[in-house]
Amino acid sequence: MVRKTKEDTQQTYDALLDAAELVFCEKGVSNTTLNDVASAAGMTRGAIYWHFKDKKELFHALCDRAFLPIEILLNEITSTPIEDPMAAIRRLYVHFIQQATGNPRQTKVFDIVFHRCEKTAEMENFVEEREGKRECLNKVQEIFELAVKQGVLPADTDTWIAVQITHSFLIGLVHEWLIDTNAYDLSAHGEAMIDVMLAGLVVKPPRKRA
Amino acid sequence: MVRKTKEDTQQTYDALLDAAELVFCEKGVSNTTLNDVASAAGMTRGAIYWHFKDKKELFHALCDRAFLPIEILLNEITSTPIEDPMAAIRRLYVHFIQQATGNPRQTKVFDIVFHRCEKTAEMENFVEEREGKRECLNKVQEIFELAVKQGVLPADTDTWIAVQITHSFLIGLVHEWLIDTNAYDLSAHGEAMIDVMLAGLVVKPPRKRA
DNA sequence: TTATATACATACACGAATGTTTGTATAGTT
DNA sequence: AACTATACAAACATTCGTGTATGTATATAA
Repeated sequence: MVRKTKEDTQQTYDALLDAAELVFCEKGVSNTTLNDVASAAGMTRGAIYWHFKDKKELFHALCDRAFLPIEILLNEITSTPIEDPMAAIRRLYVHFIQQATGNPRQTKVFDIVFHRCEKTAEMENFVEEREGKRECLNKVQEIFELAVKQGVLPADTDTWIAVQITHSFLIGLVHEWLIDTNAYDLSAHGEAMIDVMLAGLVVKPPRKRA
Repeated sequence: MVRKTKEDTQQTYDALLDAAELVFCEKGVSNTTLNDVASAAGMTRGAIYWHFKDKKELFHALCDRAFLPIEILLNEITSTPIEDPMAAIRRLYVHFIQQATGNPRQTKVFDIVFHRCEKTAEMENFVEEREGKRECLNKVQEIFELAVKQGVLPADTDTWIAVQITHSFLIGLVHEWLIDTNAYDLSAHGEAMIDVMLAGLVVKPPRKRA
């Protein structure tokens, strides 16, 4: 029986993305067949080829659906006036950790992006890396610049390096936790771990002109 | 013309690994054919199937050749008596950064492991993850325990979380730097960035019983 | 010196995944 | 009510990579 209403169509579209999330996590992106995805969604490859051009486009849609809410949050934080820069960064990073550990969809997609896919020129995961990430880092840097102006950080603070420190730490946390989610409870210790990082930044900030 | 001496054999063996490093970096592991590797080494697939069982074993040999010196260093550090624990950890991590940024082979292999391969049950990259990594983390934790005994860190320090913090930070640094090695000079700023991390650990160490 | 194991190259057979084409039932449209 | 576009399913052909089997030249051993 063929589905036809708009709602049904959207339903199978979502089902395909959900199925792709699951199977990609289990078998890895390049190791999963489009047939694997289709059958996991209770469909055939015909449904996939109707909604997506190929596996690359399916993967891209998967990332977009997952990363959109995060970019929205960043825009929310950076669009409203910031009184306490370090608190704003802390709030942003804590939220990121909570999403990565608490939201099953985010957990899966981060797992896929970090461990179950290969970043190659053709796969152009760099699309969202290049645009979204760079923009995100720049906004965080502006917050650090604000902290410098408020005197929370010294005037010669290398804010770009500060951004790299915090960002790398955040990525590393989720990256390593996903390898073995039983190694420790990131959801419970995440805030304290971020506080260690931020404390280090205040006590021994990276300086310009090495 | 067929090669035969022991040295020639070892030479083609190394050439195959070198070629695999290059091609894996460029095209991703699962996207590269064994023919790609062979022709990049000036050989045919026959040479690969003689030295290795399949692509998995080739990949495994690749990782072993790259990670062996790192494990050796860790053993050197942990085997000699430690007078200054934090300095020992700093030395270990600084060396890691220098290798990842300065040694082209290490750079390539880290790039492959972080971005150009998929960790799946079949690929069992978890072999070296599970054994070597866990062992490494345990040794670092022992150094942190030593720091607690010396009073550098408070008695209720959660050393396991401390290990996760430093390890995740280190991985995140290299992981993100490899995405765009032109974003900043990790080789130049690495030490200062590690110092920020360690300073945070001393000032605001993670405590047990949250 | 002959024999054998080595170190590959070459050729072949097979399966598997992909992209495409065709079929088809139904929801809208007129 | 007839028609058309939609939303898939099913069947097809083709390519591509793998694993293996075979060939072969040389080093080494006997």
